[in-house]
Amino acid sequence: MSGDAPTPDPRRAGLHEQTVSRLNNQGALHEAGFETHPYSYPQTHHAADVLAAHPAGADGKLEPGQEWPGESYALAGRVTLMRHMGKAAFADLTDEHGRIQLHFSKQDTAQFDATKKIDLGDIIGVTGFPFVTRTGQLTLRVTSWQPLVKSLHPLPSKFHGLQDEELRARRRYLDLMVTEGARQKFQARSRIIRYIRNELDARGFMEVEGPTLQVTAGGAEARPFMTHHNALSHDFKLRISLELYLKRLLVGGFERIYEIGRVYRNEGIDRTHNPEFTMLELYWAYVDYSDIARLVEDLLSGLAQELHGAYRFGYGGKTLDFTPPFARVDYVGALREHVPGLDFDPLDLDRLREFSDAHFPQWKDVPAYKLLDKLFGEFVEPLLTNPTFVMDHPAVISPLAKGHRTRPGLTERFEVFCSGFELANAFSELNDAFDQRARFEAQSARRDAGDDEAHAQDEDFLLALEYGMPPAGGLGIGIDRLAMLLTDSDSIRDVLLFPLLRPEGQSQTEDAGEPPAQG
RNA sequence: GGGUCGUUAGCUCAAUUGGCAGAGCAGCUGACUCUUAAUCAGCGGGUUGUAGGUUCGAUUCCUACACGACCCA
Repeated sequence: MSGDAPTPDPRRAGLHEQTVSRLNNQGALHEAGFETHPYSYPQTHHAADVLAAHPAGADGKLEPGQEWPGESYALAGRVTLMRHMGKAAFADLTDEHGRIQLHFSKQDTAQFDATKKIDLGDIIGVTGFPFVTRTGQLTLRVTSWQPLVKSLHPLPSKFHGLQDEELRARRRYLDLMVTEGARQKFQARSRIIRYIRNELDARGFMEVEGPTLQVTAGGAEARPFMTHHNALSHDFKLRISLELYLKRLLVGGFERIYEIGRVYRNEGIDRTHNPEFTMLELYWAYVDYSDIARLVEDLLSGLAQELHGAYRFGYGGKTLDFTPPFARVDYVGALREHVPGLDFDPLDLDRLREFSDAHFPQWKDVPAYKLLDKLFGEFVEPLLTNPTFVMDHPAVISPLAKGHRTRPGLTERFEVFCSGFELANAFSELNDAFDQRARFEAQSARRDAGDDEAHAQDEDFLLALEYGMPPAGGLGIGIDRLAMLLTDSDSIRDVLLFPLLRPEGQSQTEDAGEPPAQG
């Protein structure tokens, strides 16, 4: 490829009027001696650097007329506003870290006439020095410039931005260009992950990577996606959790490990669910869930400080308080306290069944063991606004957690709920191979009874357990939901760069040899 | 899966009871050396999501479908 390809004939049929105009301008810039697609630009600074180098005075203003001709900045970015005024022009240049006003003039700027061929959305490189306009705005006086690439489509409205939620997600690049705050959200997400990595690394944890293609997708209650490997001629599933492979590594001798990675669950899409999302899971040998709880408190409260500089911050019009220690509630105790009329031990699933059928006939087909979480979700979760440890879940809904050392029928498990949804899940990990086998067999029975979300039995994992997994505490945190809370986003779509969307058009028939079905 | 709402120019939005589909920004031509969503004058730009139906006439009414948003399961 040449970096200076000839401009195509813009009169080709089918091109939009505005695309033709932009191709014509690209041709004119080429005629003026510019390359249309140069290979690099010696960028020395970002817009924010120029602004930071000349902060406003104590009165919040800069002295008009000042200039610093001895300074030189080479910036690159997208032209997001342009105001031509005959022998001068102002433009806004936006780069990754901010925006600065540019000033072009017949007097100071090389190739001034060609600036008329700059379109909104073009990426250009500029060099120049800062000065202060009559109205006190720091501006870069451009002495030389060059186009770096032409934008062949107009940008969304410079004033209204991109309002269509669907388009914002489908063409995320446009959203990132024009929506105020969109890039900051993803920068914040990156900081969150970096903070967690730094904290865990500092505590002696090692980052590892498990397989995403698995024969048995275990470790969670969810339906997996199916795929196929041609050379092995075998079907595989995409992982639904990280858990069982990380535990194999505990068996192998790693004592502090974590993974941050995508998992895939074949389920619906809503405000807090996307079929692929990012989990943090960590496993820590020789500690129990109490130690993990302290770690979670440290991580979550530390993240509040990292992102907001405070333990308290706004989310959805409310204030969340991440000041440690977090509140604790007992799972069974909370059920008895908050579910109206539940005045018996909910672990008695036969009574729970009767109770539910009498009061919640819409759950008649829900298996008894799932009624626990149904009731919890309905009556307790909405009450948990600030981060709260929900402690000691029933064993019937915790097949990978170790039985509680003093409370029969319960496990050493906690979940952290915040703003009404689950944020973290942790246990003292079950390492009794025979107990684990029995738990899996109970899950298999549920599967045979039609519960296709029940945990799959993983014989290879059981064999590993039989060699001895050290006592350990484990933790899972949904990174996307954490990012939602810390960036005040009300939908998981806002913190995922590319959320899953139904394909547009006819791509359903992409791999079919037959014509698209009609009707 | 069910309900409600939405889809009109590149973007943001109008269009009376069913009667020639409009505006702002963006684009084109011209003017303008301190603008701030610059301003001024002029000019282009539409398969009204798709497919049917009703009607002399459909952006508008009806049906189905596609995609999305919100709520519910």
